[in-house]
Amino acid sequence: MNKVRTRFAPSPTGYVHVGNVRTALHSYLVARHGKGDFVLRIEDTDQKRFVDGAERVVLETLQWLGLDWDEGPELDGSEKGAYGPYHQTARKENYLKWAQVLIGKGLAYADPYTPEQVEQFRAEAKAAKKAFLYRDYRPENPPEWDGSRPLRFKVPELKRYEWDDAVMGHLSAGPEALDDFILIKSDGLPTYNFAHVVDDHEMKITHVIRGQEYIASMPKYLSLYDALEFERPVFACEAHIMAPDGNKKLGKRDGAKSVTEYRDAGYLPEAMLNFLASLGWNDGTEQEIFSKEELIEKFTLERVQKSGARFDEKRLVWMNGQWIKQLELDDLYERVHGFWGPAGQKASAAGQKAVLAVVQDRLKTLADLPSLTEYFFTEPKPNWQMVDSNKQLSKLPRTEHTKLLEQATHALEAADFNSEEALQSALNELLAETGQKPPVLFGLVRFALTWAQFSPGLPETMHLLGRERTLARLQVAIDKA
RNA sequence: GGUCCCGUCGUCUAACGGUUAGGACACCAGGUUUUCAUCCUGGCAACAGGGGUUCGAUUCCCCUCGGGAUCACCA
Repeated sequence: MNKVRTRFAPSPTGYVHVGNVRTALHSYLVARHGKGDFVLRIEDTDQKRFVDGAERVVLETLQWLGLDWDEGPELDGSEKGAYGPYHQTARKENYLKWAQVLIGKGLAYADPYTPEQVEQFRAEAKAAKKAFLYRDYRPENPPEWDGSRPLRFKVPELKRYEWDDAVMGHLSAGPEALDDFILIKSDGLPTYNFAHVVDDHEMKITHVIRGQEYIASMPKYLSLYDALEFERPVFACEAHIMAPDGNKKLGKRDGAKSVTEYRDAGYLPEAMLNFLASLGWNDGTEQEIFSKEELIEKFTLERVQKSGARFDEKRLVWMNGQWIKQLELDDLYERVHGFWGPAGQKASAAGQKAVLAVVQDRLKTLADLPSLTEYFFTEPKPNWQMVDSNKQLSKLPRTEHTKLLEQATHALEAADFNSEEALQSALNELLAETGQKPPVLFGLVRFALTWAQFSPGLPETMHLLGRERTLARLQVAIDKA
């Protein structure tokens, strides 16, 4: 049995969106599960669509997610990386070599037509309501290939191809799917169709995992494998992630976000990984939360769903909250760097951690941090409108509000602010003293201290604020009533 | 249009001929002496339709319908 080797082979044409990443994740998991290698290959043969900096984004994305690779583009130019180079543009000679093999076998020929002529053929076929097949126009005496024209593959045999797909199962397609496709473009670079077959073979890739858009091309690849006498790897075509609404493939237009956008929006890589992995996959149990290590142990292509799954952002949010909740405080502290509000970011590490501990359960994304914490670091502006629009509190006159706050001030002056229990009992005594119901009294004090729609519990809040600031805020609230 | 793939709650899914069709997200209701969140309890909700095969079909086969992919000198 050969060592498992999988690859992720993106083209540097833009940002990496979540659908691509799921495929990368699956390739990664198969490699790690089989104690094999995960290879990163940059498919940069399309010069027109090349986007500067896109490759860096790919690397960054994978690094952020923790999908470490064993061989990749950074090895180019060094002696490491036994199967490099890992940029296709640097592998031109390899493709030319195999192209010559095909020419030698009479299975490749120069395309004598201009693009306009081919377009003409296509139009004719369409007019005749027939599927266009280049092989119907195959030239009888093609010129010798000098590299200035496209080199086409000559399908050796028109037959039905059958193959096994690790996700889709047994598949087959008739000869209609076979045609003479271009191996080498007139710019001298190979097409994806040719390049990936050569590369996968030379790089000893054992599992080719990609999106289902490649199913239709499988017969072409298979005939190429046969012509080149390459052994077939394990193939896996998986369904696409669908847009949240509608049934279309998740794409740029549907608001598909790049992975880095999710990072910037405060999602944890663990949550992203967990979510992507469990989209269209489960281990057969009722487990929902999986760490990367668990995924490596449990993931198999056989359990990947055949149908497309929708990208349900609400589930992602939930999962992110789950992951945030189970983080160690120090870990969380490290990760929220950059997410604090203007006042929070200036606070001491100890101050930040104390606040984090209290809001951790409330965080769905790290980006929620400022709205949940700013009032701990800067004095909130009294907004009695909040009190007046409160169902319970609006029943009381303003004089009663201030009277209650004064009583609260009095009761708390003597309290021990180092103990949440002590604060709670002071509050309880106040409750008895004023004869108010908890929603009224506690609600009012909570507003006076935070002027926020939501906040942690009162004792926690007061403990964090300390005696001085608690009393000061009560006083400000009374003054501005 | 040709070729190919898919079809269980609103969403993600479990089930590999016999279950009150299970779980999770979302939603709704209640609980945890204030709010929000967490947490707990309960609720709502699905086998696309029609034929077969079988003692018995969500499960196997066929058809219909529905959805998707692909038909480039893009990957």
